[in-house]
Amino acid sequence: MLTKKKIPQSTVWRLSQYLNCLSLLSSEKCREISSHELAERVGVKSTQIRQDFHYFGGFGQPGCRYNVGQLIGELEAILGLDKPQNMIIVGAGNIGQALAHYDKFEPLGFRLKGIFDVNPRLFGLKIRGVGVRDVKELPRFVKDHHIRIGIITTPARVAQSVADLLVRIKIKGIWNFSPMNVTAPEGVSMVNENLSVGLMTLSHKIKGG
Amino acid sequence: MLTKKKIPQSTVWRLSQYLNCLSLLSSEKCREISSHELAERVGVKSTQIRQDFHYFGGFGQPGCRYNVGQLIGELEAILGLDKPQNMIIVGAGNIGQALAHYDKFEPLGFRLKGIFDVNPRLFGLKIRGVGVRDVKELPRFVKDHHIRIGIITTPARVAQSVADLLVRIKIKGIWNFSPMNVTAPEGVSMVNENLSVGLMTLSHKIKGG
DNA sequence: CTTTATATGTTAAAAATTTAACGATCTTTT
DNA sequence: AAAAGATCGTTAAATTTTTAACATATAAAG
Repeated sequence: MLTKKKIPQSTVWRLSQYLNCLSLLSSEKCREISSHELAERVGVKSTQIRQDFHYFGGFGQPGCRYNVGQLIGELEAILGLDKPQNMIIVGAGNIGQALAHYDKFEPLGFRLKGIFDVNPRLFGLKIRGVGVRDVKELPRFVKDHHIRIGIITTPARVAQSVADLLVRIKIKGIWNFSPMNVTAPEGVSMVNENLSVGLMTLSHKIKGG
Repeated sequence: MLTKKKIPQSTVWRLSQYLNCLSLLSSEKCREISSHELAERVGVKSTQIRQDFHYFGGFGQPGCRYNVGQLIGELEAILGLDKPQNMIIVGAGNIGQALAHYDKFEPLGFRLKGIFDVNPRLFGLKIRGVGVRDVKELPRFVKDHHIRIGIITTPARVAQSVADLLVRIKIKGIWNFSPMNVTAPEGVSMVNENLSVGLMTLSHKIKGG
């Protein structure tokens, strides 16, 4: 049952796609789904799905289609969505504010607890009930509110130093939206989300065909 | 010299990382760089870089390090950034407005020409000189202004129909930020940028290590 | 009750991607 | 001028990931 077989990054990525699709199906009162149907909806091959699930021992039994509710539960557990996680946003600029407004994270168990900036003009601004605070208060706030995830939406030049600060105060994961590739030491998870990359990828695709 | 060897998606993704890094180096007056130095900065192996470049015949010669300026030019050409491309944003909500404010696309040659929404209250709002218009004007606007790229930042339920509209009016590429996976027919390039996926990936990483 | 159709788990093959090894070329040093 | 060191391009090996094949189990039909 040990799942320490090293899961491909692409599999993790697809699992969240499956979960996305399954949540939608569930809201439409769909109770069961086959690997073929799910594959078609997500745009992958059915064998890919069964193989992805196989990394975790599989979630069904031969002959029977998957139970949608169970599948959602399993995927949520794998992705760490079964328990709520507290987040903060560092940088209350446009991207930071947009992410604070975004209401699709909350249903997944991600709770935004605070927003931080250096600009005093923004202090006190509230977004969906969450206030913007002085970044000086950040270390204390993280400790007091059991913050696990930090979202960096600052200018590139300070992104790494913000990350270093977050690491020092024992944050568990960093989601970086600044255009600078940020690194974190072993033990702190890191996802760099350079927005320009998506646009460049699209541009290349347009050229190619 | 034909480069139709099928370039891995991961290679394209890395190329934009390289370009990002090289642009920074160039602004620091760095003229030459070895595959080892670049690899270290981007966080990949040097053989990976040489192999990536090899898909296009290579951009240097044995014994000499790469010329930063030339490399930037080559990568820009591959990624289709050598000629400006006009874009529109459909959906003037939080994500749409944040992307409109974002100033890192312009230097790459992506020019935002218009923002569209269905909410009359937003009509006339200007972001960095670009106005919000009625979505009814969209087809005409796209034709008149040679728009090649459409960015979808609408609610999920209308995302596919917006994409269908964009396809009908002969847009070349679609960058979708709605949480719904959108599809486009052969001939129209598509990049789905589901924001939740990044967060779920991070959550899984935190669990794992 | 048996047969047929459907559907998953599992194993193996195939394909794709990454990494390593090595030869060729240029620069620098002696 | 020759030798040593560094560096890229290219080819081959290793690894990873995807796809296919098949055995097994359930449900439905005859």
